[in-house]
Amino acid sequence: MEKKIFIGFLKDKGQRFTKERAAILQKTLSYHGHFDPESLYLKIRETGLKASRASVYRTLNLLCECGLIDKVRKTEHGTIYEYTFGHKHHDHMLCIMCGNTIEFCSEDLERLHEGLCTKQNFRGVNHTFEIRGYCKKCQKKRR
Amino acid sequence: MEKKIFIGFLKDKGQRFTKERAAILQKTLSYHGHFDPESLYLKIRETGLKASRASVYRTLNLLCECGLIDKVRKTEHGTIYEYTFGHKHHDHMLCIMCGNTIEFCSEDLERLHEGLCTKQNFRGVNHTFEIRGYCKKCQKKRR
DNA sequence: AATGATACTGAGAATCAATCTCAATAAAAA
DNA sequence: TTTTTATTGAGATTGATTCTCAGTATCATT
Repeated sequence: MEKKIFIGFLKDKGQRFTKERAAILQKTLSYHGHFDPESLYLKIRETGLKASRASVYRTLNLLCECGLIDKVRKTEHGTIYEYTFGHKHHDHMLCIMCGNTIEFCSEDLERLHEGLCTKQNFRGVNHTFEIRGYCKKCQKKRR
Repeated sequence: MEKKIFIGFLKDKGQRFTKERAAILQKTLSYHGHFDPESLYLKIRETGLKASRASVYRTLNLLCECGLIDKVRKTEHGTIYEYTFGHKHHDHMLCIMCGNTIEFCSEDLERLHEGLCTKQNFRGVNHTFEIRGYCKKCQKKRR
């Protein structure tokens, strides 16, 4: 499914589905969650597949363009990507102590998104909502 | 007020309020909104004041630590800061066509923040909510 | 005022993610 | 087969940010 979308997207742009791009797509989809380009690159090498860092970066940009993945946020250590296609939209809580991420879905938030856009005459395409604070475990550790 | 806070913060850490830091603080506060380190650096030089880029970066980190300013987001062109102390918390809509930012306040969102944290046993400290899409003007341009 | 201890500064080097260059290669079209 | 065009990877480059470190400024104590 995803493969078909990607190939179609490439074809429309007169671009090719090479074995490097196939490898990058495959490993990207294997994440079902957050990942970063360097880990993806290493994962590809571990498996014996081949693709350079340059190709990884180039292909991740293509995958973003065609909507299979998204950039979640930029950190001091680089960009975090997420395999979003076919996954329900969710938002994040980020623990500023242990760095853990909690995902959650909120219908109320989706409704609020719509309401706010209507009020401001803004055509919202998507959003990110991130709550920073202390997760359950770290609240205990703190004292 | 802000100056007093910054000086107190520095004193607690056994650090000093130098003229470079004073210049950086002053120009930072003059923004009342978003800015980036390079613009700040240039603004300082224009005024005849003196501070190196290194000092700008170092001081912005201090100002974040003591809560006078915040990092809003990292972009491909660097980090966006915001002078937040004494400013009502707000969130952003970002036009992906013209790059313009719309600020808005939402009590509903604040309530939702609280509700979500309670549900997840998360102690939320702050949040960012960003809606990306097309602003009023760009919606017209698009057709 | 002199001394010693400590913090601060700026210039340039270093870091690191991300992009670019470009010659070699592969795939598609003619 | 020949021509055209897209892709690749190694390494260079970029650009934001941080680090280094020698020289300077500030503070505390005599």
